[in-house]
Amino acid sequence: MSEIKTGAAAVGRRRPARERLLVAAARRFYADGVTATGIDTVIAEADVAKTSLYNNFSSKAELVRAYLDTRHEEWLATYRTRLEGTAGPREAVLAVFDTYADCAEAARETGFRGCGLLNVAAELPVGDAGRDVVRRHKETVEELIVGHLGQLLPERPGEASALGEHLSFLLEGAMARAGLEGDGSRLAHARTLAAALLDGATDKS
Amino acid sequence: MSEIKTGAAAVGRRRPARERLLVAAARRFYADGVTATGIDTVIAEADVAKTSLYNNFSSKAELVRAYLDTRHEEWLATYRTRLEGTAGPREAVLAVFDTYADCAEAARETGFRGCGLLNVAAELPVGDAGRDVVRRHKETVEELIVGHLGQLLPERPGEASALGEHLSFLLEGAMARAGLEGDGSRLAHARTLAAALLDGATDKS
DNA sequence: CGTTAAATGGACAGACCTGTACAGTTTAGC
DNA sequence: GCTAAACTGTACAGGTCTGTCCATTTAACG
Repeated sequence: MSEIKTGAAAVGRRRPARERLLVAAARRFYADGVTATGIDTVIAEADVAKTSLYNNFSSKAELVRAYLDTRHEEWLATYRTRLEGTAGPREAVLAVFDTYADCAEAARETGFRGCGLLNVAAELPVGDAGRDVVRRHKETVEELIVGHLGQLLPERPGEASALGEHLSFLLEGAMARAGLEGDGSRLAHARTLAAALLDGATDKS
Repeated sequence: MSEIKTGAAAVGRRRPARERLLVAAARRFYADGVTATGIDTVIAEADVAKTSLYNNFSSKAELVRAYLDTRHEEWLATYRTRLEGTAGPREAVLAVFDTYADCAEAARETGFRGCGLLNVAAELPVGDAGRDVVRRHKETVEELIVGHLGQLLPERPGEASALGEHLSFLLEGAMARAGLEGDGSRLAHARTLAAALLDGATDKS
């Protein structure tokens, strides 16, 4: 009878509580903020018993932590998809910008409100472990850009890291502004500015 | 015993409740976030009766709104001070970057955590009036930059607005990263990058 | 069928939240 | 000194918060 299980799972079987909780938490945490979202709201949206939450996560803080980790992994997955279609380091850098635009587009229907990771960090006090998760995420983004620039400017590593920081600031700032305005047009502008910077850097060589 | 009171008044008389509340709210809201900070915490830090809070503000939301307005005004005051010492539009643009660095420095002792306005916006749901206050604040910052660039590149208004957006992204992104890292070095980098962009733009003419 | 793991629903404790009420005290200006 | 305005301290109402507990039901699988 394992085929029933597999079949049901394939068609529309109820997903395990942990998964449902993470999906519900993602929606509520992103839309309303972590602190303003109560456990009861999350379990109601997940349609799950409170006991099931505390069987999967030892506390709300751990659920928040899982939310942060999940969003980081999702970002990486989106980025890898974007990267697949690229040819060369210049396009690979722009794929990072496109990944941000994808995030904005994904959040558009429910209400785009900027970077979910950064928004959580804004709620956490100095010293909270969650802030380090977000800091490392942003460092990863910058490192990915710098890595591609290393290929684009092989004989100028110093310029690659400086330009990488520049581009990551550009990207992060555009995301913040886009989040305030509720749409992704600022991110499109940033992509254009980034492309011009890339062309300028390669022209010089 | 009125001389004790008066003496204290002459030396450092107790400031009115509203003022004390705004100072206390600024500290707690910035350090711990708006939602995580209760009214009781604010009045305890302000050393003020709860009645005094509700005599000055009709609700916590109005206190938050006053906090946002105050921070915007403070930013403008810091900016004007920075602007005084400048000679020419190039330095005026960099004064905006210096203003951000001043904000980071001011928050350093208690724990720098990025832009106080943006952090509040990150807690507010889409449609909240507070988000518009922050959005307009950031637009003001960009417009100030664009205004200086209009003087720097008088015959190229289109370039001025594009470069202004670029610089404001750079600034905002650096602030976000600096907040995550807890110090202002990213802002110093952004200032350097901005100066290079300004030089590049004027060289072309 | 029987075992085991997962999930349920709801009650509960104890703390904290916002906002109100009220009676009394302090302060400033005339 | 008197009046009006500002402020105090505290108690309270009515919610909501996180986290625990427990008795029960459901589902998977040998």
